[in-house]
Amino acid sequence: MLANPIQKEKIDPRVKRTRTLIRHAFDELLAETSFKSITIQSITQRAEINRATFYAHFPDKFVLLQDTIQRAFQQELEKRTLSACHYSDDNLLALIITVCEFIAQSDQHCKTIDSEFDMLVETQVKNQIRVLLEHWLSLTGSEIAPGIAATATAWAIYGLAIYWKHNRSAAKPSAEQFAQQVFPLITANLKMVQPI
Amino acid sequence: MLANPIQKEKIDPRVKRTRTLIRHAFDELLAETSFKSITIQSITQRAEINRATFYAHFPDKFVLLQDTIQRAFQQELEKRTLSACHYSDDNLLALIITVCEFIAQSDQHCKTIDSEFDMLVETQVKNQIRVLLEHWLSLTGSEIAPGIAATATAWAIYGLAIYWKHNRSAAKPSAEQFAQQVFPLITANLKMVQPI
DNA sequence: CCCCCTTTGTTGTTTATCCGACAAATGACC
DNA sequence: GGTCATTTGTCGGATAAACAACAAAGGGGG
Repeated sequence: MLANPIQKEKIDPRVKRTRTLIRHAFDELLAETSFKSITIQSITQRAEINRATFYAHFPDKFVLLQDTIQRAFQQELEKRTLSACHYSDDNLLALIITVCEFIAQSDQHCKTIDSEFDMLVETQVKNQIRVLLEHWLSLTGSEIAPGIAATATAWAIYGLAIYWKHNRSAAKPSAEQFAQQVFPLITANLKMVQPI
Repeated sequence: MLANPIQKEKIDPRVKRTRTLIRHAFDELLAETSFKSITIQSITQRAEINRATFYAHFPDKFVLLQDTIQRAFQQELEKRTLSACHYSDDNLLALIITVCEFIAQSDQHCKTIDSEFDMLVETQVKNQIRVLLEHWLSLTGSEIAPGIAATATAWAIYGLAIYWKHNRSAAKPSAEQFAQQVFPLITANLKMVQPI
């Protein structure tokens, strides 16, 4: 079930195929209808796989959504080579921009008016931000627990990104502009554990 | 092996998937390299299936090519609704045009300088033309064996199409013009069994 | 409320695909 | 010609996926 965090071993082509089919069908459906109205049946039907096979890979559609978000956000991070780098002001700025644009793009791609869906996305993305920040902080060897700072910062970044998405119709700052504007606020969270 | 001529029964999604993967990989390779240099290994590798699985569907790459040609030509016929209709002058004219354009297009699509390949295409297409003509003739209830006339006509049509492909650089007649030009010759073959 | 229909997980069995291995055939190069 | 590497068919055992069936849980509409 759900390959290891680091999938180094060769994977059976059959499971690779099946998972790709499931994910592709799910992506299509997300663009067409709301998450709430997507059924396991509709996914497996679209993917042209047996319904029982779905359960061999995902326990339910919620985990599938988590997995989808996870991969999509990870891809955005890797596109900007943020997933495996150290901390720097530029990288933090890029991270903020990434979150803003990811939220904007997923909002535009998905046909969903569904608070449950939004909640799942939020939880998943915040968690990934936290993990990344924790990784950055752990490399600095700070004496204060990185978990605290990473959590606070992750929440702050996501909250600001949401704020930007809702209010951009008024002032219309670009993601870059907004990120630079809020940058001091964010670094404040990290300064506690990140001496100059 | 190779579904029945009329595949009415439900087909296992797995075999449908596998065959699609094989055909798609083969199409790609045909566009990239010569038929001669395509190996079973390269096909299964591209298709991301096991090599042994290939043999569960096709005995060798020659049969796969036959199948590919068969389907491609059949699709061209259906595009012009010729595959399941009766004989008429218009339909015969359309058939000639179809053959010309099919040869031209396959020549342009495939990176092959291979007489063996050309021979297989020729055999397969001529045979399909013959079958279609035989079907048309059988519907007329003529007393003369349709096999003779259909065979002769099929060879004539294919030969003329090849002639057109080689010589079109000189006079440059369109397939339609050429078809109308040779139409009397072709009907001459059929007139024996097709009283006015 | 009950009824009807759909969806959901789950199970046992069958089937297609994977995988490694093998000998034989082929082809390139010396 | 001989050697070496690659490809080819083919096999037996392992595993993923298909399939049919089931009880249980929603989810409207009368």
